[in-house]
Amino acid sequence: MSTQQQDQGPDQQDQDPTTYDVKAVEAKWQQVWDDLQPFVASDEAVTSGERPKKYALTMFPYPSGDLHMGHAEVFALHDVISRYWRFRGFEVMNPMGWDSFGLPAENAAIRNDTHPATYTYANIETQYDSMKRYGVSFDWTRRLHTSDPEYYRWTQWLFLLMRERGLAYRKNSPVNWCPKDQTVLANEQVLADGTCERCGAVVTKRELTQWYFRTTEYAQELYDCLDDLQSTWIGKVVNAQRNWIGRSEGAHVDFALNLADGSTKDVTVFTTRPDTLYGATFMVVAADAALAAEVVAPAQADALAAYLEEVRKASDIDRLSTERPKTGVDLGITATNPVNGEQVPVWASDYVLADYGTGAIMAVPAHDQRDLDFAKAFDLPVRTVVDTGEENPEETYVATTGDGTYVNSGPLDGMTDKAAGITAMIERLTERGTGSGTVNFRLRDWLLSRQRYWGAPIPIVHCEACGEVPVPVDQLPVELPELRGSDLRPQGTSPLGAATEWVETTCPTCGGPARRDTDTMDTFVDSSWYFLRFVSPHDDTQVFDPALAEAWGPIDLYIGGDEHAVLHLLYARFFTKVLRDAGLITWDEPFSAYLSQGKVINNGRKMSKSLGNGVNVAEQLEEFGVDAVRLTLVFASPPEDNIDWADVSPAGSQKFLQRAWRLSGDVTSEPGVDPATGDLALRRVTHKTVADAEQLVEGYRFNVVVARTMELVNATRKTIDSGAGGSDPAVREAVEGVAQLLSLVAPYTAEEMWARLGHQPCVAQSTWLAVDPELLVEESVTAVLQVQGKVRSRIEVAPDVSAADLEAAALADPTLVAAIDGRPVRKVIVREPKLVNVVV
RNA sequence: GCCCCGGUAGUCCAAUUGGCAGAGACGAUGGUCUCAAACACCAUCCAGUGUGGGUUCGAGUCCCACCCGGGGCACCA
Repeated sequence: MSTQQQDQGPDQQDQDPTTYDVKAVEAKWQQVWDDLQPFVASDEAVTSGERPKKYALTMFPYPSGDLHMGHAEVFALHDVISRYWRFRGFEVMNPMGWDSFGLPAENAAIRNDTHPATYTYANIETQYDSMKRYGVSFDWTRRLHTSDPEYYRWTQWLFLLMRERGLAYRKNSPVNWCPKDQTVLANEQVLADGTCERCGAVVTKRELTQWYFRTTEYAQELYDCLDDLQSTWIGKVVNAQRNWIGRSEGAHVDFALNLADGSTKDVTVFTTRPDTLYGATFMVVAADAALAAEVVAPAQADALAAYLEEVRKASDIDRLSTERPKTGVDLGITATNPVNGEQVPVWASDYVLADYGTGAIMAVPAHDQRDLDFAKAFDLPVRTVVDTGEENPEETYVATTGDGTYVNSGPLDGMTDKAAGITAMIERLTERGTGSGTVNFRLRDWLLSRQRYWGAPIPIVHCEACGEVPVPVDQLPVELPELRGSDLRPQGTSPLGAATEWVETTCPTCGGPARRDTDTMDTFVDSSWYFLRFVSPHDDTQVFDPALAEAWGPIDLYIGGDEHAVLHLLYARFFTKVLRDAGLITWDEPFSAYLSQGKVINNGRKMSKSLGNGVNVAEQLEEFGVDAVRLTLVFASPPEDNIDWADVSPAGSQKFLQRAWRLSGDVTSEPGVDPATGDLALRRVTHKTVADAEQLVEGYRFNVVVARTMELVNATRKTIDSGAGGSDPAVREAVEGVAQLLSLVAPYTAEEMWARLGHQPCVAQSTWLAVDPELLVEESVTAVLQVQGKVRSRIEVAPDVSAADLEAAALADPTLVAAIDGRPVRKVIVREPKLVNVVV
């Protein structure tokens, strides 16, 4: 491709020498970038070893309307590191695409009697144009949309892979159900007050057969690997994932239930406090678990059914309240405590969850507040087995959970250490075969079925003769039938069910009549592997090219919003581990580093239509220009902090950019002039600034990089105006440095400066200023002289001054001597070359 | 209740391994320029680091307790 460009030399700046035309500059450079394609990532450069790789990724957007401030921020931040890596000699892959399946398109289609694709692809084009204008260094040759059949073909392929590996299965379970709209709702569609976002009806639960991915299979590894991510992921996200996975160590303990018909049945409970087993005075099973109905004594069966009815009616809001009084029903049977043979009553209650642990607990009211509350409500016995020195829980109604001396606990009596007590009890249970140490997780399997149209169809055919049959790989993709408008209206089943011709098919195995699965996949499935598709987005023979995945992966820095801190990142990690075990990739984690950007708010509040405080990106770009908006967002705060638009000044950014640009007009030396003969002081500033900027960018401290660039601009201005003037070679070096640093944040201004300095486009492909280590050494440094830790004087010394010389020089300093004031010197602390502290 | 992160000028934010609290900006005030204004430029202004202890020659930085703000989990046994 030719690098001769039309006319972006220094020749056409003949209008106003103090400002440049922002709009004209934007249009001009978009064209140049389109022609030069400086941001296309070369597979060849990486696979041949010609250049080391970096894979930079920012979360791809959902195409709802145009870009908003959050996108503007994340793209600006992300571009700093992408462009920096390119400068430092890496082959950078920086792809972008759209997470384009999802509900808003479907709702819009119902409203406007159109096809969801109409809304989706129109928005994508709008966003694409905005991104181009925004000047982000994306490699557009790798663009993808998850709603394209060429993409979701492979999403379906991955579903089948999961199923083959035993990681996708169907089960019956309760889901959110809107009784008015007759439809299943995703969790996100249920408002905080438990009502339907569409019609306001109170959402209830309904039993449906749904597809799940077995995420729990990887719970332990997903948890353990967080240790490795601790130092390179932002802390709160690691913390959120830990809490979400919720690992807890404890024990399984087997109790024998003595049923009404005289038989016994073994039931296992999970507990984190096996050491309090002697204090178990009753057992509780989840009221809605199958076990409760199975073991209840006939005399109590009606009571249980009535209770269950009540529980089902309770909405999630009630259930969520921890202040709610305990309720339950006696099952009329007993359980045998495996360590002391004691018979304890068995109750059912909704405070025990059916889908956590084993759905049954041993209740130790003395040392667990929930059990104590239940015991008090139903007048059940309380037995203290750990004497913590606190008052008796039976009287205070306050359970004691700390360390103490074991009592009434058989072999544990007299022990004082909780950890030792737990270990001892687990050993004892294991010996007797009535229990064992175990680890339990809060994480549940991933429910991925959606009774929705605009998603990837689940590639399964249901055949009366053969059962669940996977669609053969060569028949993928299972494409969506053409539905639009009112066809998509929720009717109690997936809209796909109404597409009779599509649903009715033949069984791939026996050829008999069969029906397609009518559910679509959660859109989180689409986004759990898109980062892999980017390595070979046009490959129509495989899900992705393993060799290219090996060459590009894993992602060196991923940036996104906090709202995906748990689900998306966890699902992507899960997919990665499955694909590794399937032999398609070799790495364990997809994102080597993760940074989350804060929110852009306005006047202390989240931007929203109802508050009327939204800030429109397009308007801001129109008023201040792309560079000023980007600069504002990067400079405002550290990346992860929120930015209050009321606190920042895009007008100030614009002023700074013009000031920086003006420097380029003052440079009168020719490109290639040797800077060595230039002003030494300015050269020092330039090299120090670039050296520091390297450290700062690599530490993601982008706001400080901008501040340091401002300093360099100020120093250069001063040198031109009051010293060496625009012909000094050091001035050229400084301004070129400014252009390069600025190009990380304000690419249009930087390109314009670079051209004005007499260079060919583009600055993004220029050679980064090589820092001269000799220029980083100061001629002299200021040593601080302290007495009792308080600064009393300062002297100039050589940077390599010895400790002895510095001490001597300090003690000879008259100001310091005066400060010592004749007091005896007890000790002198010397930290050459910067500090001397005299202790008197 | 448990777990993370943070608290520095009027505002947003800086401050290598503990070593001069201020780099950068916003804002305000005054000035130069101008018929005037805007722009630009110059100058000035403002905190002792949430509170209380501790360690140290020396603490914004390390330790303990507490207060405030933000986030995650939560009847998860």
